[in-house]
Amino acid sequence: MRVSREQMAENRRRILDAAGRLFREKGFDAVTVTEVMNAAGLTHGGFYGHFASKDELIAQTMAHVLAASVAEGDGFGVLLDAYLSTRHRDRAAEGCPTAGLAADIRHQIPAARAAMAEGYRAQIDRLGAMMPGATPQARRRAAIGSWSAMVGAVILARAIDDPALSDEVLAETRAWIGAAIGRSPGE
Amino acid sequence: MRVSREQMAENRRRILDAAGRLFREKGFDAVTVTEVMNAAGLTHGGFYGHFASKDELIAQTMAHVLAASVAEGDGFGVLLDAYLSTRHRDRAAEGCPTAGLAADIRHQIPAARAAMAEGYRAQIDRLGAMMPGATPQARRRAAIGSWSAMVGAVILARAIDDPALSDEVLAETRAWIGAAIGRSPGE
DNA sequence: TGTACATCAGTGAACGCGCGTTCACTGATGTAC
DNA sequence: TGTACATCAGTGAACGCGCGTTCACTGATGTAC
Repeated sequence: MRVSREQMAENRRRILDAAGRLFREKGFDAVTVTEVMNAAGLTHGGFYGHFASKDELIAQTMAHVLAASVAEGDGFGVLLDAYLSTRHRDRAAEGCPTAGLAADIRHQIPAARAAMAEGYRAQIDRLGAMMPGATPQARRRAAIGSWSAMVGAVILARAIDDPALSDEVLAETRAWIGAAIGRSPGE
Repeated sequence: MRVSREQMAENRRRILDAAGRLFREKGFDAVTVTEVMNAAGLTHGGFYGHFASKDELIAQTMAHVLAASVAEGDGFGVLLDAYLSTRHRDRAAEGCPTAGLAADIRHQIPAARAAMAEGYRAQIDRLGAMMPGATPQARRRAAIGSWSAMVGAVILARAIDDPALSDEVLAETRAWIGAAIGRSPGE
């Protein structure tokens, strides 16, 4: 049953959205093509009309989902609190694709890894613009350092099977980054 | 062909060592039971004499490998340089199990997650003891914050498919942590 | 504008393959005498 | 200490199952007149 061109374009978008959510929640390997297609309201057979392989889906999903996850413009403090929140930790499917997928991307095809590098560059530029600091180099260093800590803290908080300790990872990393940034506006 | 009790104990150790290396290099899902057994110099059929399932292997490997990875006692600066080095980034199989497996542990059985939490606790205690800072709370905060940044930076550096950018992530995070720690010895 | 036909997006059964796991067997180990 | 036998760690063929992928088919869409 053929569908209209607009419907097909929307189906493709729905596949990428569904894949983005599922991959962030479970990782690339644990999600099946059938699962993605069903989540998009389709059946598995139609998949290869949209993508040449699951690897290509992964690469295109990375580009799709990294482009969509633009940091809010409310300033670094607001972003930091939202990022290192229990809500973000507990809702990986809707959360930051870097925190959800960075470790998993290591063994994917070059196109997927390139999308990750591009997303990283954009994120550091955005964070750098929010940072205090006298020179562009100082702002860039603060962006890279605090982004490492933010991503690391969310990954660790999600890995730890003890609610109190997991909460502590988020809260203490948040406080530590805040102090490191706030305390050194001139560096 | 039966083997001696000592040989069996050594075989078990070899299986856990091989699993530790392979899991860190490729992730839990991408490594097969056969691959682990062959790396340990055995055949796949004997696996279930040592472990009830692959899930149990994962849990026991986590405990094994986290117990083995004790931070060196050379002080935090030396540890920081070694951890955020290109060598560590490029040799995941022999590297920090937290950086290699934290993201992957999220969907494993409770015993594996518990081993991760225990390893984290031990690591924070060790790092806290190396930190400057007037109070135990300040040292603990510095340990949690810098550990988040170290783990995050290695994961990001491994994910990024651009050598110069990847090197920069390591170098800038290293400089940023060093400044954050060194600059606030009294906090 | 209406009709006739070619196109092709989506369907669902089927495929080959590799995985975790099982099991009958082997032969060296450990033990009872 | 030496011998006879029971034990059991390891082997490798075989199993089901679920995965990514293929393909003949369907029927609505898009187009030519």
